[in-house]
Amino acid sequence: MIKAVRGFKDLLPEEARVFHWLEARAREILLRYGFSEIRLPVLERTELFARSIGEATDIVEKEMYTFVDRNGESLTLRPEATAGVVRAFIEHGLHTRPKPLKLFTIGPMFRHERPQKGRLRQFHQVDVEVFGAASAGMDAELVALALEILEAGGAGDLRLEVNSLGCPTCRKPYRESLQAFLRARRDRLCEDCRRRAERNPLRALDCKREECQVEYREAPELTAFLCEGCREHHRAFKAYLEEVGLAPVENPRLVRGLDYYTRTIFEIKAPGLGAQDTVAAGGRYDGLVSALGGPETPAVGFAIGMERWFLIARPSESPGLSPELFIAPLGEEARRWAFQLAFRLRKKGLRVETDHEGRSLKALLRQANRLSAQRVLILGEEELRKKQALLKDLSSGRQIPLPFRDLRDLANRILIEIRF
RNA sequence: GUGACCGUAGCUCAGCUGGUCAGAGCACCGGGCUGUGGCCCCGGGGAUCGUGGGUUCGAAUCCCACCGGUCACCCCA
Repeated sequence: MIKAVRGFKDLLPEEARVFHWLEARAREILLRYGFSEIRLPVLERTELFARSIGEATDIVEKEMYTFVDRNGESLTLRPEATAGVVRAFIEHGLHTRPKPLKLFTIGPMFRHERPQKGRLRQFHQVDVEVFGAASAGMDAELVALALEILEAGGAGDLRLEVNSLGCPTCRKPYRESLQAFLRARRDRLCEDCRRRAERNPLRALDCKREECQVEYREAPELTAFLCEGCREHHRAFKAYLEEVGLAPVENPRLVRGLDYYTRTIFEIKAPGLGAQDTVAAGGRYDGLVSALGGPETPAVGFAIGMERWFLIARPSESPGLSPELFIAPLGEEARRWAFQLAFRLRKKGLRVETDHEGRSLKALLRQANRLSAQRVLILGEEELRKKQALLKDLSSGRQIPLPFRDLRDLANRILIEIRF
C-alpha cells in the first residue's frame, strides 16, 4: 500500500472542517485589524532562506527540503513564511504603498524534522506581517491580535512571554561578552552548548539541561547591554500591553531560531501541548528588508501554528449541512426523474441528495436517515403512474401525497412545500 | 539525527507460556419487513496478523533487521 510520506498528514473531513473554521476565525479578525491577504508560492530559491533565516541556523543547516531543479538551480520548499513575504514586498515595490502595510498569508510550510506531537514535516501557519511601522505600539498591537485570534478559536490558558534581542549595535558587545563567559566555563557545559558557544552563543541560554542552566545563572543578560533606543522600545512595548490588561512574562532566556529578529520577540505558549508548546511566535525584524536588497524598512510579524492551534481549539458548532430533501427513486424511469429534479432543485438553492444505484426503498430511507435529511420524496413507478409522489417528513414520520402534472410542476410543488 | 514504547479487518481491541489463532464490537452492505428510516434479530463482504529474514516438524505468537506510528531529546509554529 502506498502511504502518505512521513510527517505529511491527511486531513479527513471532520478535521478539515475544524481547520476551515479556524482559518475563518483568523481571517475575520485579521480583516477587522486592517490586514490584506496575499498568496505566495510554496517554492523559493534556496538562497532566499539562507540569507534571511541565517546560514548557521538549524532550519537552514538540516531541516530544509532542498533540491536542484531541472535547470540546475537550487530550490527549497519554504520552511517559514516571512522570507517569501519580504521577497514579494521587495519584488513588487510594495514599499510605495501607504504605510504601514499589513499583510497576512495562510498556507503550508515544510521542515524535515522528526515528527511528534504538534510537529509535522508539512505544517500550516497563519503568518502576519507589518511593514513600515517602527514603534513599539505596533509590536503590542500584533501581540493583542495573535491572542485574539487564538482565543476566537476557543484556546484559553495562554502564556505570553516576551524579550528584547536588541539591535545590531547593542547585540554585538553582548554577544562577545556572552561568548567569553561561555568559553570560560567550557568544560562544564554540555556538548551542544560548547558548539553553540562558537556558532550561536545566544542559543545556549535556551538549553534544556539543568547542569547548563545552573552555570547560566551568572551569565550576562542582554537587558544590561541594551542601548538607549532598544531599552525604551522594550519598555514602551510592555507598557502598551499592560494598559490593555495583557500580562507579559519577561523571559530573558527567550531566543529565536531565526537570525533576522531585532528588538521585540514574543512567544505564546499553551500548557497541554506537550513539548511543542509554542502556538504562536514572532517579533521585529527591522534589518531584514534591506538585507535582502529592499529599502530600509522596519517590520514586525508573527506566525500561528495551525496544527498546534487545532490541538487546543474548542470549535463551536459548525456541523455539515444536512440535505433538505432526499429523493428516493424506484425504477429506471423514476431515477431519470430524480436526476432531473435534483438538478432543478439544486439550482434553486435547495440542498438535495438522491440515488443512482437502484437501491431498495429500505436502503434509500436508511441512507436518507443517516444523512439526516429533513424530508424524503418517494417516487416509484406507482407514483409516476398516478402522478402523485409522496413527501415524507423524517422527524415526524408523516407523509403527504404530492400530486403533480409534470416534472417541472413537481419541482415547483416540492419547492413550495419545503420553502413555505 | 538520538532514545523509549508500540504495529492483528476502515476504527477500537482480543488472541501472543509456539500446535482449529485468524476472532469480537463498531462501521459498511443485505435480509427479516415482495415499496417505508431510526430500535431489534439474522446474514455477508472485508486481514498477505507492518515488511523481510531467521529459529522450529509447525510462528500473529520467539529472535534479528528494516519500515511506520506515538512520545521525548533536539529544534520550533
